[in-house]
Amino acid sequence: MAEILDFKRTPEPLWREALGRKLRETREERGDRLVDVAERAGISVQYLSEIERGRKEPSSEMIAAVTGALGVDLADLLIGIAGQVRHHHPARSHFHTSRPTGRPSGPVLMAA
Amino acid sequence: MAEILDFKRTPEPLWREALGRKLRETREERGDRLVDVAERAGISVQYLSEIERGRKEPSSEMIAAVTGALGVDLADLLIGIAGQVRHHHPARSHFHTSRPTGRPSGPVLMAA
DNA sequence: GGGCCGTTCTGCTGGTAGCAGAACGGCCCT
DNA sequence: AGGGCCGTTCTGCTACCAGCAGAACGGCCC
Repeated sequence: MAEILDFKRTPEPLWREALGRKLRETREERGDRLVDVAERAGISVQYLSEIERGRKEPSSEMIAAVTGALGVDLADLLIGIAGQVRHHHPARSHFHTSRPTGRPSGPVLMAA
Repeated sequence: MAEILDFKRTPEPLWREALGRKLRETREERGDRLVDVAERAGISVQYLSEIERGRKEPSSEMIAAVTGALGVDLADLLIGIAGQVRHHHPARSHFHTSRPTGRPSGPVLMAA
């Protein structure tokens, strides 16, 4: 699926792209080569390359293996990615983009 | 019968599990039903249910569709997930688990 | 009882994750 | 020039799972 879309402009970067960018940044900060991380994570080097460039969609187990090989935990990684995404994303987040098709659907819980 | 292989334990929650938890929380805070979000996102109800329970691995496009239907952006979602993961995670950021196989790998670049 | 609603389970199929193997271009050596 | 390194990108190939339709389940109201 998803091949007939000619110009699917993504309003914000896709998850796999932001993830890959951050993984590469982390690896390069450590001074590691692709083969180093790939071996430690137990995956192939060409596949790690594709992950880092956002071309393939890694499973959760893959993400855990790579982050483990990089010595970071999931929470740190997510915060780092969020920072990158925000920066890419000049739109102010405090305009509630909510209510996409306006369906409050009954009892609107008041969230804290 | 699957008791022998209990050593599969993941030290920290998997990405898909943390993601699903946060998506369900966000939906419930909005007071939406599964069918509401699924229709807006253009996916099946059963599948959204599976995503929220962390049983299936959604693609980046799926994540974008669901977050769009929930009216949140990726950065906010990631930060929320990071908070949940951290909470689950009894502060073991002391010892850097880094250097898993201790391989500075030849010419040690000096990272900035 | 029966009907409605929300969630979860049971298949099924097309797509793709993930690998091996190799070739390629760029870069730094000598 | 040649030869290692390093990252990328081809061509496959197989096993697995995303994603769906259909229905069952359990609750609640009639």
